Amino acid sequence: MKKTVGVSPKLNSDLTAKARIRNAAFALYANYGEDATSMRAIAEAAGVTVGLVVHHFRTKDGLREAIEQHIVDLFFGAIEQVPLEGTTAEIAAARDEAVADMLSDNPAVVGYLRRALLDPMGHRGRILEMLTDLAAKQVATLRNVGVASKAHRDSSQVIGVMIRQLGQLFLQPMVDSMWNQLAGPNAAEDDKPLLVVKVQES
Amino acid sequence: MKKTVGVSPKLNSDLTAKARIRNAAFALYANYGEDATSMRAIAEAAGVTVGLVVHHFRTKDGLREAIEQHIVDLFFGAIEQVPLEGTTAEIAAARDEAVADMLSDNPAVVGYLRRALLDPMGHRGRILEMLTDLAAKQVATLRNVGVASKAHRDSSQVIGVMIRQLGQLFLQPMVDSMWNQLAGPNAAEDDKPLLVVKVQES
DNA sequence: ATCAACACTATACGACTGTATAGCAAAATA
DNA sequence: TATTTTGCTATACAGTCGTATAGTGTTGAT
Repeated sequence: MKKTVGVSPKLNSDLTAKARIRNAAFALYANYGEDATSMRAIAEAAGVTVGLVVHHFRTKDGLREAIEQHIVDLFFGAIEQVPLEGTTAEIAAARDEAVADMLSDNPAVVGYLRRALLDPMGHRGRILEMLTDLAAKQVATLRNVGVASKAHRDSSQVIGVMIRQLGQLFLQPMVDSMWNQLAGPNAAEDDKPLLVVKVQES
Repeated sequence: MKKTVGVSPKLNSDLTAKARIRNAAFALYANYGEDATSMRAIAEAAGVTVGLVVHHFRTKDGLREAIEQHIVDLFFGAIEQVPLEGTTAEIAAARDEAVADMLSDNPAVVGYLRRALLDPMGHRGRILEMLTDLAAKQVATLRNVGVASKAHRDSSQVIGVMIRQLGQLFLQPMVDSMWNQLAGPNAAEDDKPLLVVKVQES
């Protein structure tokens, strides 16, 4: 049984081969992890040969860099498009929502990040550093227009943004899995306990 | 540069070769992941040859089963040793503490579970199922002696126990990493924001 | 029309993977 | 003491890995 994973062929058929390869790799990495994904599997999923993957991205490291840059672009694009209007709290909320929308539009982002971030970090990709930088800039611009809430230190605020946006998504599959095992697969979905992840000023 | 990872040679030198192999694999899996760990690397870390690894565990799957059974034993041992005395709440608290102690004595457990549980779950090992069963029994025995708190449904309580005990450990490295990047490596350690993970009745 | 750049395929290479097999020495069993 | 079992090493095999190289056809500029 050969399964197509993640990307709709229809949506991808008019992309350049390079983008198709990146998307295929992205989806496979998110689902099975980079180690478990061979260049040949990526090539097949993208409908090309191994040689072309190498031609466009040189090495597997290069492929990962392209993917992680793509992820950063997605975050940036989501944040960028919300106008700087209203109170700081409103802007922050709108940004959180824009990111949440982007994440639900691109489930591979969540899958990839879940895998990448739980590594003893930095060993491989630099995606967390990049996203932390982005979140820091995000807080900085909020401080420029109007006055950012001084209730928290800057770095705490940055961490708060990231954890709020990602933490729940990482742990939710664990809760879902346990819920299925304990309550059975056809239990009332809305009885499922809600997961809360937050950071607290120490 | 060849580094020894996780296990103290002194503590392991008087173990059987089989246990040494399991421990070596356990530490390597926790640090680098199963995919990135070859049987030959395990053998070298345990001071034996590949053949012996196969002799004792047959396949790599067998090795993982042994490791996961070992993890379950560690959890069970921790819970088992707290006496059934005091109020239900006191017992529950004592159990949480015993588990916390076990986890800090065996950091590989946290590393291994972090990797195993955040995968699209069940694809490989059955460790989460086993631990959920254990937690369910844990709640059941509490219900037998005295009366368990009826404030929550059973399954919510089980999930609560697991998430409290593990959730924070999984996300903390992410917080630490961001904290280092933002505040610098030599910032006051106790300014670091505290991560809170909990489940809420819906 | 010519030539260079580009997108792409095909094949091959050495390294490494998990596992199978054969054999040796020590320990246990008889 | 003789024999089986056990713990262990050594070597080998077939497959897969990431990557290199050579070559084909197509596009675009001069």
